[in-house]
Amino acid sequence: MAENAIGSEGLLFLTDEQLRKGIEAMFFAYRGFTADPDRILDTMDYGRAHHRAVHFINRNPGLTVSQLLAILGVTKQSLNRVLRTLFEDGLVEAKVGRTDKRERRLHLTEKGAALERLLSDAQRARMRAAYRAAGPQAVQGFRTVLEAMMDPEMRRQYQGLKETEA
Amino acid sequence: MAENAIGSEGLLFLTDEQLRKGIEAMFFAYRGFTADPDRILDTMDYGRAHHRAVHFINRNPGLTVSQLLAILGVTKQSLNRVLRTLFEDGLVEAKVGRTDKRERRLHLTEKGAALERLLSDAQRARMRAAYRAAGPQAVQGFRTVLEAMMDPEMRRQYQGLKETEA
DNA sequence: AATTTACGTCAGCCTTGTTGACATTCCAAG
DNA sequence: CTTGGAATGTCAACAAGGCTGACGTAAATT
Repeated sequence: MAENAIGSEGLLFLTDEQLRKGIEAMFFAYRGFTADPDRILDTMDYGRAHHRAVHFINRNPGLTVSQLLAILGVTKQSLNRVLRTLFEDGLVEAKVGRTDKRERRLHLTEKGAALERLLSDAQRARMRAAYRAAGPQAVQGFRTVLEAMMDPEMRRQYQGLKETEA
Repeated sequence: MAENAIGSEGLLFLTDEQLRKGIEAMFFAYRGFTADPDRILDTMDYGRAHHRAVHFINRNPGLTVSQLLAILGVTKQSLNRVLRTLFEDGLVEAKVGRTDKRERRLHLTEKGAALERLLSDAQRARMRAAYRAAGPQAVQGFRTVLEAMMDPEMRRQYQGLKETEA
């Protein structure tokens, strides 16, 4: 057996075909990843954008609009359209910042938390099934590769937001 | 140390927090995943939808419109808008099916293949960097989890299209 | 007092998805 | 040989969720 693709460093996994397979895996898996919450959202007047906002507000209660903006990577006009409906529907509330009164610190209401739970239960169920099927070793690798795939800035967001005022 | 989260099966990786981290990893990583091709596409008159079409036509030369439809999971009207511009710009050509003349078998032109290469070089570069940083073990796990996350139907698409007429 | 920051808003545009309706061509089965 | 269904395209209308640009206000900072 020649050492064509494998080479001396055992780099079979860097083959063009391997990389393309990885690309397609991301594509198809992301579809599965969003499928369950999307189905739920479709029955309401919300979309994936609302889900994202609710998710990150839940994960970082009290974050400011600009922090959320940075996480989501969209324009404030785009985010505002979403936030407005969440306010109007009483899913999210904003508290004026203690130290800086210009800031609006975002929190889920009980109603908002309920929606978050509904969506994230669905999404976590699939995640859990995938994790269980793949095993802890694979999960470790999964997280490692995903992390390496992020933009450095996003990796920082992922690894933990700066301390947020409660 | 209590056996709260870990339990008897060593299921630390199925913790709520672990699952949520996985969800966020998918979100941030997918952004990185699409960032480079997106930047290129923005300089042209194309979007992510064109990229997807070109990618899968390249990977499965001679596939039919309905096959592509099934892979992409969009409506024919949506796909057609994209395909039309690709035809007009001479990136894709359709050959009438040999056995079934209703079918249009899709192929990239040289120009189309050039675009595909441009986009996929960028995307693969990031993939390669992530793979290299994570190592073969992690890559294996990455693929395993992603595969488990797909809808069964999509998993079939992923694992290989049915035999396509050349 | 002047500037900058955080946030909101109006207006308009683009891409990419959706439904629904309808036409054509062709295969396949009765 | 006719007929139903499959494969494809097309017109129209609409929605979600991005974007840019411009403008306004309140509060912090210098």
